[in-house]
Amino acid sequence: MGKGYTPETAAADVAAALKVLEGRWKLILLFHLFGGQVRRYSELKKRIPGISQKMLAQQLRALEADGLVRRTVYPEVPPRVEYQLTDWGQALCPVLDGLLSWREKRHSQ
Amino acid sequence: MGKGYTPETAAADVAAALKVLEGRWKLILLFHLFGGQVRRYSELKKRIPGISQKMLAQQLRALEADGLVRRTVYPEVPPRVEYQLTDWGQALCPVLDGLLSWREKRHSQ
DNA sequence: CGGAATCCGCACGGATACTG
DNA sequence: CAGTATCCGTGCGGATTCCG
Repeated sequence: MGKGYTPETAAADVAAALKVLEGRWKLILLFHLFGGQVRRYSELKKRIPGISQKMLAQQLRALEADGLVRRTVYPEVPPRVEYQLTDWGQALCPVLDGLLSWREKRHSQ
Repeated sequence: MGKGYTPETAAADVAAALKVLEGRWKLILLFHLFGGQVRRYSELKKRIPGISQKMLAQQLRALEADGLVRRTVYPEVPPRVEYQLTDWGQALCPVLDGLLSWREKRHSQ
């Protein structure tokens, strides 16, 4: 923790980072895209059981607005839209691994 | 990411780790306790602007139940209760730092 | 001092129907 | 195919009151 941080500002910064992961679907979406995978809307819909069209579109837009996901539209008929992680989105993977390691520590002590 | 992980199980494990941090107050509480600080209930109440007694007690209990916080009751009159992080709770600090570093990366690219 | 109990508003997310 | 629009239920968190 650097200098100049109060508990409130530090907590707010972490909360801002966690905000882009909040909700029931975003982590699932990210894990479907980690590793450079490219997926179509309908592909994600099929692979993620229980997600509604509204939530799929809404959460993908949120991830895109936050800079984790890139959306590519192909002007074809029928329309095709592909989703993939940005470099920054992909950089989240090791951070989440750190979180998993921390979680496993608990059982080992 | 190890083998045997589906996007769903990996996301569920991360979500379980994030669950102990969820809500409006837990991060603030943690940052008030990082570094081995020991705080009384009334002290936390004073230091955290806007938190209600209900939320303070509720979130402290949740953190205690999740093993991040240790609660010590001194049988005195008037009663005194102190809160501090467990080793595992303290171990979360570098993980959150990783999250902050990830966040700062965005502006630098 | 350190809570517990209760009531309540609001935003998140689900279901369904419709569209370029 | 890839969405948008609308309605609605549930649960988180706030305000207030009471208790050992």
